[in-house]
Amino acid sequence: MRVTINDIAKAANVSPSTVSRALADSPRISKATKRKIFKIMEEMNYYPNVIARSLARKSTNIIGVLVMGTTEKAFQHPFFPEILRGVASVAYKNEYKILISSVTDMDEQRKIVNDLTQSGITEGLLILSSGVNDPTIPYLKEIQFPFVIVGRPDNENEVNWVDNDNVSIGYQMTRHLIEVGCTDIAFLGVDKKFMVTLDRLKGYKMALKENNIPLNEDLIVEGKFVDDTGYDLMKKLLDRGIVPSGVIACDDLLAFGAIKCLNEKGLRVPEDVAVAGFNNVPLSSYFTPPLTSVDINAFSLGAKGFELLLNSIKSEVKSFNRAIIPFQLIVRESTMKKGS
Amino acid sequence: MRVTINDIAKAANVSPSTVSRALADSPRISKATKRKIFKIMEEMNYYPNVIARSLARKSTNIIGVLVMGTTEKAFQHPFFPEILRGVASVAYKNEYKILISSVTDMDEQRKIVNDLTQSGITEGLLILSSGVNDPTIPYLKEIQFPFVIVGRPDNENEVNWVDNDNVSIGYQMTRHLIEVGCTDIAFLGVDKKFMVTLDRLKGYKMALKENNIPLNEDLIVEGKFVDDTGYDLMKKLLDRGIVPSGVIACDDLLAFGAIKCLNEKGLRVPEDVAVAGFNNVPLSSYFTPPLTSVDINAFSLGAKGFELLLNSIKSEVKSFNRAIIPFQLIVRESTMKKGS
DNA sequence: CTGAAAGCGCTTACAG
DNA sequence: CTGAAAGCGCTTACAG
Repeated sequence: MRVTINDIAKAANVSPSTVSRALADSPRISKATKRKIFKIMEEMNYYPNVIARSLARKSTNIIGVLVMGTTEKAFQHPFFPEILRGVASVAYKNEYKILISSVTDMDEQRKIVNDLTQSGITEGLLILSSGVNDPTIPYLKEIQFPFVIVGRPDNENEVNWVDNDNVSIGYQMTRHLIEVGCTDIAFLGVDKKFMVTLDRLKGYKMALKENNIPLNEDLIVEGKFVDDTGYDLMKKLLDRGIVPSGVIACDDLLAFGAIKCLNEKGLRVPEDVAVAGFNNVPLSSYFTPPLTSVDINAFSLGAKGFELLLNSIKSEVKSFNRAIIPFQLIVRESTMKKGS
Repeated sequence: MRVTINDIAKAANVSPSTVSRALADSPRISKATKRKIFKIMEEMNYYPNVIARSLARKSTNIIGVLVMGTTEKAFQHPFFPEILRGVASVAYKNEYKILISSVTDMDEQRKIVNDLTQSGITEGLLILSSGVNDPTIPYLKEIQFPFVIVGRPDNENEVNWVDNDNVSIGYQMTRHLIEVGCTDIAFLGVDKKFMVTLDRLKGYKMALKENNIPLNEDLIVEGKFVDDTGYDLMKKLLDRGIVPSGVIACDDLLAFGAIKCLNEKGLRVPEDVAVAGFNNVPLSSYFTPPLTSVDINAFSLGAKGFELLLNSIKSEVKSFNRAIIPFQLIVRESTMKKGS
């Protein structure tokens, strides 16, 4: 039924070995033979079977992408597809394929990781999640399976990872708000389970210190990182009688909610309160007011992540690599106070 | 190095065939033998190699998901990941894996489709894109490769597909706007390349006709389906001196832009102009004003899409199946005119 | 209930 | 420059 290397061999009057070598463009096969073989392949509409090839070569050219916590809204965040695009782009160039698995709970995660690492289908894993204390990480290290984390993990010197410098991101944004005249700056959406929010908070504190602004813990509001609770977080603050002059939300989606809440209380953005987000979602520039944010270059995060993974797969000498992707502060109306 | 079925066979003093059968839980193997074999597998930490299994069984349990037009913003739309979640959910239950490919241009698409269909890795294809006149479709039909399209294709009776009833969606939304007192209703974002927008427009026209409202072509504005041009489309209309009492945008993201434009011109939503979108993105409920939209149940689109594909792969007798996923009209403030 | 053997479609030392 | 043979790690008729 399906034409195999043996069919081609017969038709070309050569051995299967020779066909295989022609396919691999081995220098040991004469040009003439190659030409003949390729012509026949064309005629007979031959395509190599990658499964058979994988078995023989003991290499599948497939990596797995693991998306954690898909029951939460995280997976719906615009930067996830963007990361995936980056991964796909470099993977394609390197003739790698991408197996994607989304995981809801820890139990499922254990099963899927086990499957992906033991069944021989996948050569390495790209993990999209910077959850603190993920038990998968020590497991992967133990079995020495190549993997890269997108997002800074807690044990940053013992794994491969790629991320932005989120401390710097938090710092820059806070400094920006200080520069436009804010002193009491709220920080919304810290989630202890996500390094990224902790890092951004760290940068926030650094900037305050550097500018001799006393830290007010009341201005820091915990919450889910990516969720529709920006409104609630802001409300919590206002209900306590606190009206900050600036607000930094850990994600644009949170910032949108916060702005809505401020508006309802009759507070104008940016005149009364300057508001900024992070991650620069597509809508941010079209929001009212256009939202100051940080472009994290999600595409590059994915692209670089794949590169690191490929390195880890191919490299003889094991090492732990990291990559820091640059970001851009994007100032828009939502933080443009008069006089600044 | 890696433990194989032969290692287990030796350790258990049986033949590889028996181990294989135990693995498949064949009734032809005694309970006692199975127990012994499983115990040894446990001890030796054995996992079957799915590549070898795939080759022997001639079946990989892998499907491909093809995402078209990833250079456009489409891929970043929140409903794509949601569809993927639906696919993954059912695939997981059926022990299928998902290979994902995103495609930018037609040239790349041809290569990837060719690869996915000929290399033997993938048993069927799920195509995310309802682009009109996609050359891939006739090709897949010709080679009789199982596939399902998410989105109604032009040749709807000759392929498997799953979609909402977009005519009905357009109709219901328009009727809703008419009910709240709108008569001159603009329709933004028709893109002839996407069936979904054409269908929604069709429903719009049906509703007008049914209510004896004359069709005004000037109110229909073409544009990219999913893009940040809602502002521009609305502006185009207003610049022509047209101020509709209602606006339907082909996507929530477009509606956000349209609202912004209206606001800048001093028009209030919904008091002066009622505005509605489609697809119910996460932000819609938190927008100011909360946006009337339609929940298309993207998760179900993906889940059902996989079911159809699995059917197509397994079924002896070939047929063309379709599935229509229900939707929900979600009325929010943006269309709540006074008195309605 | 179990085994020996052939086969899935390739690749690759080994030999010439 | 080319081929015969073994092997990748499974499954599955065939035979008993």
